[in-house]
Amino acid sequence: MLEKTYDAKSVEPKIAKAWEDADAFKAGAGAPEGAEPFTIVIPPPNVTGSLHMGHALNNTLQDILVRFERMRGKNVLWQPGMDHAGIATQMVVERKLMEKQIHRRDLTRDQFVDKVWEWKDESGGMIFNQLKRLGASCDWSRERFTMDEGLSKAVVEVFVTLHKQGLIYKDKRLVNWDPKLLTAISDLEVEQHEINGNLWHFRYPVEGEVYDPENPATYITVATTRPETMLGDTAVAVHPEDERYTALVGKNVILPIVGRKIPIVADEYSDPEKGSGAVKITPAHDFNDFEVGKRHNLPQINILTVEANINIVDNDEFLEGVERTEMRDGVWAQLHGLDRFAARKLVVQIMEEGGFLDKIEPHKHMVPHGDRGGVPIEPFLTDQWYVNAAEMAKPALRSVREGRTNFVPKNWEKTYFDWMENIQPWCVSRQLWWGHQIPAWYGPDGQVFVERTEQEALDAAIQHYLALEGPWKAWVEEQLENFEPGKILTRDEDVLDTWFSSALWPFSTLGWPDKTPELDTYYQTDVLVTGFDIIFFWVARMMMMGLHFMEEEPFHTVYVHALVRDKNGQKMSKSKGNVIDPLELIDEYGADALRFTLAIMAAQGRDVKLDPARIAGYRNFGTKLWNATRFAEMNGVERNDAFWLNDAKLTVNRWILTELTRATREVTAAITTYRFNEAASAAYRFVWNTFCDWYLELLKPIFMGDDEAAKAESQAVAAFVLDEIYKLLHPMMPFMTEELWAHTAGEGKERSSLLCHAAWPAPDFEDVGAAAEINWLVDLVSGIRSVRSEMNVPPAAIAPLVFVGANDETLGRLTRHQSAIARLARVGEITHEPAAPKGAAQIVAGEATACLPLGSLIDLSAEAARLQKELAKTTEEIARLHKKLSNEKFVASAPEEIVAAEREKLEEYSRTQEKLDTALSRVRDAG
RNA sequence: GGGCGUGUAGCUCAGCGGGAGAGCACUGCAUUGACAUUGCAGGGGUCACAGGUUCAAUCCCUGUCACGCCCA
Repeated sequence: MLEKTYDAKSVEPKIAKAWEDADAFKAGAGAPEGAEPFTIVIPPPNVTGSLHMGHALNNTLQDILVRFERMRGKNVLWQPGMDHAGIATQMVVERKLMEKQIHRRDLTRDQFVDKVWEWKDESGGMIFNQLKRLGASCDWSRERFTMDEGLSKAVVEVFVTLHKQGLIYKDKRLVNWDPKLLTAISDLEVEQHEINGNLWHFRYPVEGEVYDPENPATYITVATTRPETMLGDTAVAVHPEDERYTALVGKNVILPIVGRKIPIVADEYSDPEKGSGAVKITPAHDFNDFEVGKRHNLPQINILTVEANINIVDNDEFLEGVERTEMRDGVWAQLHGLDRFAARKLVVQIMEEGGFLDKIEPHKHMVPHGDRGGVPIEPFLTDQWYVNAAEMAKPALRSVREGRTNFVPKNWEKTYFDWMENIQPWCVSRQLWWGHQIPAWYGPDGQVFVERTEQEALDAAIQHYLALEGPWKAWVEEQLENFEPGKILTRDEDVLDTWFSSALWPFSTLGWPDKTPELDTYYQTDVLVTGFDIIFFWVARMMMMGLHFMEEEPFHTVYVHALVRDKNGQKMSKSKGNVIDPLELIDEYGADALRFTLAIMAAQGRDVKLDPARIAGYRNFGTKLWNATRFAEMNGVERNDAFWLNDAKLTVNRWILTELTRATREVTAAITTYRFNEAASAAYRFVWNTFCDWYLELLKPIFMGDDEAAKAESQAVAAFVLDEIYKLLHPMMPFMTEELWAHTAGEGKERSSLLCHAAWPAPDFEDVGAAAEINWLVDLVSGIRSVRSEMNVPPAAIAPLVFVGANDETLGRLTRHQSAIARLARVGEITHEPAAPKGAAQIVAGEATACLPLGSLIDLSAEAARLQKELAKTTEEIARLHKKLSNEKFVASAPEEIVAAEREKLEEYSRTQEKLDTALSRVRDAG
């Protein structure tokens, strides 16, 4: 016998172990030979990550799909793994080392990387155990990590190939530089934060004029949010049509503090409305200025170190063309070495002292910050490796345009198109130690050799230098005489962006570049399930890489789900303190309740606002099913394979089988179209509102009666329906259903397979007549209950039920369901009379009227009022329908079925109106 | 400024051409055998606003207002 409540805490580990012992989720487990494959690759969580609500939602949805397809007999692979999260992981390990007062630079690179691996083995990947607690049915034996040997091999192969194809190249451009982490980061890792800053207005004296703050003709005022960058200014720009400045264009100004002579140029970038209308141009420290600089051929003067400290004293770029004076040297020495914010203060102070500060305006503006380091990023001029993303985006765009890959919901395609059409070169190098080191080696003259291995690079280098008449030929020859590794070539120190390896995930995890059976079977994968926030980071890049190297899209469908927010719609964040830990929810309500909640709330295109009260509600749903099983068990419900469903005789059984067919179709259709909320709702409604509320209640009189044949049939049908319910719910509530499946195997019997491998239901039983009959019964009982409740009839009071005007069909139904009606509506004897008894409450049920002679219990005026209200409603409906049907245009233009249906409704209401009329006059007569 | 989306019951949301639904919350009643993590019954909505298309609009179109997210 089952306990009264389901104990998730004890059942979940037990079931998890049963799955594990059976290798239930191994690729292809449970599938027949030659089954159609179904593949999902997990969006690899960070090795540093732990489970948050976003993961919980993401993986619940994937697991629903995967379990569903596995039950449908497909050859399923859900490929798990993690990415190495370059910056995040390096930061974690650096922080750990700092606790022991060790700085990364105190170690060699190899030593540090060893430390990272140590950390990974100890603390990395805890998210997998958390995913297992959620019930994720990944093939855990195939777990992959982006830094694995195999995946690293794929990375090298891709890098070298793309380089040879000219799609990867080295370039000197402005990058987003993180001065804290000392690495380039991608545009996508930059967050814009609104800052309350200032707009400083500086006066730059015009060359050849005697600077006089009182005379505007002697200077030009520029406004800037970053005063310290003025040290690297190489021009002042004004709008070509700005008449205030037309006369000045072509002249020079003398940059205060520095003394550099810089031109005033006309460029449309300058906005006459903003600030003074003149803008200082610092090509080496601002993305827009960089473009202006290119248009006007301006020098790029980098005045910062990699840490974003001022670097001017020994900086040749800075010093070029500048006359040194003792005073300037003194000021420069003060500024040199200051960090950018200290320098900002000092620059402003010096400008003010020199009379060059016009004014300071408070100014709100957006400042880019690194999402990992958290400090303002610095546009910085460096050499980096780039992927020609614009070129690789072309086929990726076509795939979506031509429908070979589809976004669900479709509107995300627009986001994808917008980004892909405006895609910038992808900077893939990072100045880190943890990651895939770029397979590029440099010769003594800086010549680069990109090859799969150092040996191949060396071979290429030797060939290169020996074929080339020049100074290095002899040097190389000499080196070869007494060869020492590393003497001729030095390897590029940088590593690749983590997303570079993640982009290969759909095929690298299957063994590529080797031709493996897995790759053959499981690529193209089926659907990628992800949040919209990584469409750029990941989806787009997987598309590019997959198409380029596999010549086939990595997946035919991208299902984009929403963000999980708190119940007030706030984004969950540590600083707001509104983070809900999914593991705590699992502890409290069980994994099934959490999963079911996420599924039923995952409507397309809508954020999930999670209120724990909802989870409690769906935990109750589980309890309901649990107790339905318990009830069945107490009444001898047991699977009977000898019983043929089509032989079911009782209407109630034929009805529930029909409803089961309908519900199954609904759930199946919903999952196959990614409408998870509809799948969950349909299952919920069927289990609770149909099976528990009505079917089991209707069986009670049968189980307590003495018709053994009816009992046996009902036991068999109930057992069958329960089995099908377990299957329908399994993708959403895997633990409880698996437990119930095992428990209900039958006395001393065992199921032939785990539920997770049981065949998904494909019923075809349908009996329209039975459905109509039970619907009539449900309406009748509900009607009687309503009246009783409205009339304040005590629940214990049992009245006889008198039918008036019933036809043969109704009489037959009454006979068949007498005991059920008696029980559910709490009535006594059921009779059929030619006339209604006096002083009865009356319920119009189709052609008949059901009367409850309640004697003194009935308040005749209340009953009259109740009937009057109902009559008014009916009359209103009739008026509406009548008006509609007498509209010629409606009859002429509306589809025939609609017109017919409206006519039908009108007749129905008219009949009801008649009955109510009669009932009302009876009550009045009685009074 | 550009793009996407959302305004439906007290709350959270389904529905998206043929006179409005769920869960939770609320109110009343019910406790001897499946389940109080329950049952029965009930109240509650000019479907943001204004135009338009249509025989018919919560649903389609246009505009307004409000809110959210993404990109400048």
